Amino acid sequence: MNLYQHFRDEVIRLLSELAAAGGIPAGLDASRVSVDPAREAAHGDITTNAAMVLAKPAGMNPRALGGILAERLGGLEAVSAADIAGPGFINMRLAAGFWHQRLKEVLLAGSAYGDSDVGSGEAINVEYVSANPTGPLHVAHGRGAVVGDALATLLEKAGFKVTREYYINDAGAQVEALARSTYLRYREALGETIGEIPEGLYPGDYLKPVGEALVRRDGDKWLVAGEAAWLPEIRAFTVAAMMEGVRADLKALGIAFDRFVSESALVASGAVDEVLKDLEKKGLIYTGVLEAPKGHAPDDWEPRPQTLFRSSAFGDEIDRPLRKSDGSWTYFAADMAYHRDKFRRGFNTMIDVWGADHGGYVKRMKAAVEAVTSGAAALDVKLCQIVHLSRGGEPVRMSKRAGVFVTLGDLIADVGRDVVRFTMLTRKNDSQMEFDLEKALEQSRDNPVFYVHYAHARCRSVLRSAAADLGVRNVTAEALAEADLGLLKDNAELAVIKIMAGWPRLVETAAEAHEPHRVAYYLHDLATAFHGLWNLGNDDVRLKFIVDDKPLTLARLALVQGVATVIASGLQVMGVRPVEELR
RNA sequence: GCGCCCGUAGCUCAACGGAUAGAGCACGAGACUUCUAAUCUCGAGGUUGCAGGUUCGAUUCCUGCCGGGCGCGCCA
Repeated sequence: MNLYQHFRDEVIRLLSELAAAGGIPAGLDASRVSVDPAREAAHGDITTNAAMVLAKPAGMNPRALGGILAERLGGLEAVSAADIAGPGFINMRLAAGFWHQRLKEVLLAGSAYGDSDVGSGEAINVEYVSANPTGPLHVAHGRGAVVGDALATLLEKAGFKVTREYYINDAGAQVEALARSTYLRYREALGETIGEIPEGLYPGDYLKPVGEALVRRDGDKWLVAGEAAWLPEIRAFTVAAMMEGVRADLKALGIAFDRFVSESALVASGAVDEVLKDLEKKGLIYTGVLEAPKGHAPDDWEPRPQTLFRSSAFGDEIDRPLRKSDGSWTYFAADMAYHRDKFRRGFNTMIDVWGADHGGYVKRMKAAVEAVTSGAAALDVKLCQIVHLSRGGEPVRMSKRAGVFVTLGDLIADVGRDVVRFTMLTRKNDSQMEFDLEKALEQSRDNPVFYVHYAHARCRSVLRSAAADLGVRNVTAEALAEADLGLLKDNAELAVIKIMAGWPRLVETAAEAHEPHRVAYYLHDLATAFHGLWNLGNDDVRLKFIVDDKPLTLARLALVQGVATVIASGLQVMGVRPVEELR
C-alpha cells in the first residue's frame, strides 16, 4: 500500500464526515489536498496541507480548520498524535503497530512489494537507444539504454503495460555511406589496397570483419558489379551485422526489446505516404520556402520550395521539411509515420529517450504526435546528457583511428553490467554525468553502487548466520512474517521500517515523473539507514540483530529480511542484480 | 540571432508547489575481541546565478537578464 495515498483517502473521508456534521462547509474541492512525508522526524511521520488548501474556500482560518480536522485524524487507530503546526500543517505521528504492519506487508509481498496499480494497465510505449546502425554502441547510447530500460521496468511496477521499442534508422544517406564503407573493406579483404577511407565514409576498423564476412558469403561477385547492384545488398548485410553487435551489447546489459522497428521497412510499407495524406486532409502540409536561420546561415543556403509540415501550428518555431531535394523522405517524415504507427497500435502515451544532441528535434516531434493523433496522444522526450568518461580523474581519450569513442561493449567489459547500470542512474537524465572507471569499482561509501550492494550483502550475511543457528526453515520471509514484530521498538529500527514503507510511494511518484534515477537515491537512503542500524550493534551488543533472546532475534531478522527484500526490489527496477556477499 | 536543457555547500549532485534547502567527497574529532569497520557517529560548511511576478507558501511555476552545454533546411 502507498500509505500516503491511504491517509489522503482518510483525510478526505473525515472532511466529508465533518461537512455532514456541519463543522465545515460541504462540497469543498479536495483535489489539492495531499499527504506527504514530514520533512523532519520532529514534526512526526506524515503531514497534510488540507487545512491550508481548504481554508480560503471554506472561509475559515487555516489553524481553526486544521484543529477540527486534526482532532478527527488523532482519533484514527493508526495515528498516535495529530497536531497543527506552522501555517496550518497537520502533522501526524503514526502508531508503532502501523509500521510493524508495513514490515509484515514487505515480507509477505517479497519482490512484488511496491507494485502499484496507478497505471491501471494503460499502454505506454518506451522507445530508447534507437541508434543508427552505423557502428557499435558507445557510452552515451549506454546511458539512454539504461535510463529507458529502467524507466520501462519502473512503469511496469507502477501498473502500466509497457512496450520496449527500438527504432532502427536503416534508411537514408547514413546507411548508404555505411554500405560504401563496407564495400571498401570488402575490396580490402579481397587483397586490394584501399588507402585512406575517404571523408564522409566510416573509417572504423569494425567494418573490416564485415567486409571479410561478405567475401566468405558472396566471394568476389560484387567487384565487377555496379553500385546500383551491390549497394542494397551490402547495405542490408552491413546493417544486419551492426544490429547483431547492438543486440549483443544490449544483451550484455540485460536489456531485451519487445520490438525492433525498421525505418526502411516502414517507408517501404507506404506508412509515410499515408501519414502525409492524413495531414494533407487536415491542411497541415504545404509547399513553401523556409527562411535561413538568423545568425547561422549555412554556406550553401539557397531559398527553395519544399514540402513542409505546419509544425509551427503546434508550438514549433518553424515549419519542417518532409522531403529531401532528391525526392526521398526526411528522417522526420518517417519518424512521424512511426509515431503514428505507435498510436494506431494503441499507445496514447509515448516516451522517447534521446541523446541531448537531438534536443532541437523535440518540439517538432511533439508537434507531429499532436497532429497525427489529433491531440489524443502525448509524447514525453527524455534527453540524456553526455557522459564524460574518466579514469582516476583523468579524462579517457577517444580513439580517432578506431572511428568510435569508447564503446559500450568496452565499458561493460571493464566495469561490469551492474556497475554500468547503477552508475548511469545516479544522475538525473538531463544532467551531465562523469563516469570514472576507477571510482565505479571502488569499494567505498562514495561509490553508491558498492554502498547499496554492501547493505544487501550484510543483510544476507546476517540471515545466513541466523539460519545456521536457528535452522533455515525459521528464517524464511514467510516464517519471519509471523515473528512478534511488536518487539521492534527502537527508534533506529522504526526509522528503517519507515523508509521501507516509503517504497510504494517512491515507485508511484518516480513512475509518474518518468524519473528512474530516484530509485538509486532511494536505495542509497535505505542503505544508509541500515548501515547505521548495523553499527549500533557494534557499539552495544544488545542492539545486534542476533541476540540472546529468540523472539527479539526473529523480529530483528524480519527487519533485516525486509531491507534485503526492498533493496532487491529496487535493484530489480534498475536492472541490477543484488549480491549475496562481498568479500 | 533563435530554441531547448542546466545553474543549489569549496567539489559532485538530490529535493510531488510546503515548514529550519539535504546527501556524499574533501576538512576536523571519535567508534573495530564483528551478525562483514569496504561501515558508523559528531562538527563545520548556503542570499538555491540575478531581478521581478503568481501563491497562504517558490529551489520548484511565469517573465526578463547573466553564465555553461546542445541544436538550428535537403544528417539521423
